Amino acid sequence: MTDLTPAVQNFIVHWGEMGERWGINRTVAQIQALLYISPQPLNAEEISRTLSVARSTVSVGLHELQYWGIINVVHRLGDRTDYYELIGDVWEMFRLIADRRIQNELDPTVIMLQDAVNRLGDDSEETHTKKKLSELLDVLETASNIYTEFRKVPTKIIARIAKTGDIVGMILRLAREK
Amino acid sequence: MTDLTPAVQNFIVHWGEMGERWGINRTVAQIQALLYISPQPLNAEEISRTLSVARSTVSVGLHELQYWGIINVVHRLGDRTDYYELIGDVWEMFRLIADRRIQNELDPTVIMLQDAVNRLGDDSEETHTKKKLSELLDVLETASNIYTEFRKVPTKIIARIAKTGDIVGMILRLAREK
DNA sequence: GGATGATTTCGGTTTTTACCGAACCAACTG
DNA sequence: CAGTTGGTTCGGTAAAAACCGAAATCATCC
Repeated sequence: MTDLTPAVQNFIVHWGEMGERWGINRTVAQIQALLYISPQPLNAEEISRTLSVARSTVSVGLHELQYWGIINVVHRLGDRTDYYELIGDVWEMFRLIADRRIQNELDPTVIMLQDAVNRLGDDSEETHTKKKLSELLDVLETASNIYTEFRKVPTKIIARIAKTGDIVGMILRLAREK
Repeated sequence: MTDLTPAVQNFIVHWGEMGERWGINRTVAQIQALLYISPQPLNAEEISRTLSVARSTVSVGLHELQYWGIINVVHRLGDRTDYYELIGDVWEMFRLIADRRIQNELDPTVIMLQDAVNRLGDDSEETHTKKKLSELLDVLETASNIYTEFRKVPTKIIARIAKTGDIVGMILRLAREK
């Protein structure tokens, strides 16, 4: 860590802390930050030394990042160690992370709610429960749909609109049309 | 917990587990779920008994929910016990949670990045760092803007569009216009 | 078919987080 | 004003998560 500039150190530490708050392992987030800021791909050994964490920890951390699909393994001629680099498009990176989180932490809830709503009868005892769970299900499904729709739009276009476009106006206009 | 129907028990347990994955204390998430599903407001004692957690734990959990702004305290005539209920609009609830998370877990990062980019010079040593941090900052600021814009649109309209509207088409149309 | 070097697995330890319950505080009651 | 009830704070403990390092596995090279 000491062979990094103060700005980079600060960035990595901060990113790790923020990752933690989002339920992401601090070390994993730090590895991600390091790979992001690094001008060239790094191998596990270099990461281990730079962040002062055990190589085994780096190993599992890299697997986590690979699971998210946000790192590539690259090789050098005549060198069989694995070098890792973060995928180039930052927007795409966040989308891949979001994909996984939705898949792991939203979809199961939707399924559970669908299941519950299907099972529940209409007797007075359960009718309130059914109503509330249906409402929640509806919100989550709708949110999921919005994400899926957005997912289809190329990141470049989203970024461009966000900078120049009047999103509120657009939405209200659309709402009136329908 | 045993005086709840199996469907409700299942819902609360599941919600607690999912909350955990999003970095939310399991018990806090369970309290939230219980208040959501309950037909009437509950007091700390009732929550404590129902979920089999200590009253002190319920106390801090309720403060957490209050911090998010998603519960109301209500009183009954001639009863100084505090009763708690979740705010009525589910969309609004998620928005309030999102607001807090952005404020606590995104804004500080944006500030840190702005700060870093401002400090960094243009010497060859730091130019790469500056470029990468700028890029990240740009993405986060843009994402933040998108959220802020959406935040202005009433939830009812968003929900309606999501169900009936062709969001992708709309966005692409807008992209062409600009 | 070893030997070498890279990577992964796993048991034990450390660190962090969550939780309990007793003590404390505040407001009301008789 | 002593007793009761509701609510909070906080120190100690229990549970969970992260981490290390040694041993095992894997892959490649000679």
